[in-house]
Order: sequence, then C-alpha cells, then structure tokens
Amino acid sequence: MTETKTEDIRRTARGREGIDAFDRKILSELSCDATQSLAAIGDKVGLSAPAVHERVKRLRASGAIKATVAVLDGHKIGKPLLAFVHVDTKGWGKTGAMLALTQLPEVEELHSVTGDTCVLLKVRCASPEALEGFLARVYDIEGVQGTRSYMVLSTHMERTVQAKETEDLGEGPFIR
Amino acid sequence: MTETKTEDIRRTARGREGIDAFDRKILSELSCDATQSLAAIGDKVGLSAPAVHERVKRLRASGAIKATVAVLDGHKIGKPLLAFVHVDTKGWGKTGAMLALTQLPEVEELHSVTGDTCVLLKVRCASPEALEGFLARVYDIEGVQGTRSYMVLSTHMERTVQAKETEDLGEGPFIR
DNA sequence: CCTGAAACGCGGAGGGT
DNA sequence: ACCCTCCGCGTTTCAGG
Repeated sequence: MTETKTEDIRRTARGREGIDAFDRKILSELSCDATQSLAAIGDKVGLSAPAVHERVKRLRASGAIKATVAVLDGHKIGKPLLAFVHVDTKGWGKTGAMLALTQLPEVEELHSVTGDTCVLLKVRCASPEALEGFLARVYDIEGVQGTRSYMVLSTHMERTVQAKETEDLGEGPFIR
Repeated sequence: MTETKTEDIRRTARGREGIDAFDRKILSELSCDATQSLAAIGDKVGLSAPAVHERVKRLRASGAIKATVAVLDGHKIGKPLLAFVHVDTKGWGKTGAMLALTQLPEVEELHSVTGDTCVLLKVRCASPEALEGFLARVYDIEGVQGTRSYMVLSTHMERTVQAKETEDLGEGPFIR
C-alpha cells in the first residue's frame, strides 16, 4: 500500500512562500477538477475542509493558482481547426508589434522562442479560410518575413500545467 | 451604447444541439473566470440564475464544457521552463509509441501535425537538465529520428479555447 | 489545524409568458 | 419551449478552541 500518511506529509518543510506536499496534492486535484468540494479534496489529502480552504486562499493570493476556468471543446463551439504558426521577423524587437494579435480570440498563445524562428503562435479557428485570413493579418505586420504553419491532425493530449513533476528527469535549478 | 438587449438575443435561433448567443456569452464568462456565481453571470448576460444554470448543465452534458480546472503558474510551482518539441519519426504510425509520454506530468500537449515534422509536444519542466532528461526519453522511443526544440523566452499570452470568434477572418465551414 | 455555526449559492419544483 | 420566482440543502466561510 502506497498510502501517504498525514504525519509524513506534515513533516515536509514549507519554505518561505513555498509549496509543501499538501499544497501540491491540492493543486493537483484542482488542476484536474475544480468543481469538487473542499471537503472531498480534504478527504483525499487528509485535511479538513476549512484547512484546505485556507491553503487554497493562500495559493490564490500568492498567484500559484492564476485562475479557475471552464475548458471548452474546440469542435463543439465551432473551432475545429488548431494550428501552430511560427513567425520569422527581420531585425530585433518586432515582437511588440505582434501583441496586437492578442486581441483576436483565435490566438490562444503567443511566445518568443529560441530556435530557427522568433515567435510561436497557437491558433484555433473555424476553418482553413479563417486560418488563411489570420495569416493575412500576420503578414500585414511590419517586419514579418515569413510564417510556417503546423496544422494539427489529431490532438492526443491537451491539458494545463501539472503540479506533479518527474524526479529522475534531471535535478532542479537549486540543486547541484 | 452597444448594449445587447435580451430580446435581441432571444430571437437568435439555436439549431439542434446548437449554441446560441446566450450560450456563447456564458461560455465566454466561464472560460475567463469559473468562480463567479451563476447570478453574476445572469446579470451580465441578461438571464436569471436558474436559467443560466440550466444552460450550463446542458453545455456540460453536451461536452461543450469539457471540465473546469484551476490554472497554475509554472514559475510558482517550480516549472519555469517551457518548450515546444518537434519530433520526426521514420516510417508511419509511430505516434502510438509516443503516447507513453502522456504519462509524464511535464508533457502538456501532444499533437500529430502537418508540415516538416510529425509530432508536436508542449513540455513544461523544472530546468534545462530536466528537459535534457526528457529528450533522452524521447530518443529512446522506437522510430524517433530527431527532435527540434523551441525554448520559450517569454510568454506574452496563454489561455484556453475562447468562445468568441472573429467574423471577418473567413467564413465558417457551413457557409458558402 | 480542527470543530461547530451562520451566510451564501447551488439545484430542483412549480407556474407563467 | 423557455424563462422566472420560491424554497430546501449542501457548501463555503468565519468564529473559537
């Protein structure tokens, strides 16, 4: 039985503004299903409902929980087409001009990245025509040299940030 | 004033298993903040709390709302490093062997895509060492020919599917 | 951090337009 | 068919220990 006892977790230190094992389990639960009651979470992690509530409140205040949102189905709401778009720009600092794309509801992510491209976009829209229209807008931006689009054929997994982490992948940045 | 009257929205037809303007506004609110009460949403969209509840229930049952989850902050929970990894495989149908990666909490997305690569991964982890360890696991998979990693320098926007859509991008698949 | 009590919001039943 | 008003019950939330 790999059951985790309350005492075991309680002993794990929680540094300044840190996250202990209780918090991590709570975050793990909430990131999967935020509709369950605090009492249900309390049962799973070994705490009372008010104790869980206190921690959730602190996790919200500290920003560890950025928001709690409804996850929608792209197909069901008329956006069956998902694509990742790499944008190359000429010169430096052209990313600022691209922030306007943020206003479009089709854009879900916008990152500056290393590698053979400058900006990486995640775009979800209604049709190939809509994607074409979107790319036209991208090319209207000053300094845009070209784009490469990766249309997704099938999504095998899609979720948000997970609280758990794999230990043997490599040590964290604070250990050496 | 561009206020939307109840009567205007009520007239918009809702086809079989369809989504009308009320639903879209409700989804829009819930995808931004699912903690607000049904009454608050009702005020914003011009409906009573039970009416909103009825619609939310149907939207959940139909799958338009897949889940409601807490969105965590990667930095605050010890995963400051985000990367997109393109994986090239030799032959066809090697994607199945990659589904095992789904088990790792560092993997947030796994898509099959068109373009000059086969599989696109979104990976969030603790450190460059952890990313290296992850890539080692990818290369252990049968049929993997190579990878290209795009480490994100800064995330300018990151959100989930939005209910709204831009009309003049291009017509949807049902209009022609 | 846990136990008890109050306020709030959810979720259902019934009736109206 | 859809929405609104009313009400019971579970949950959140705050007090005290």
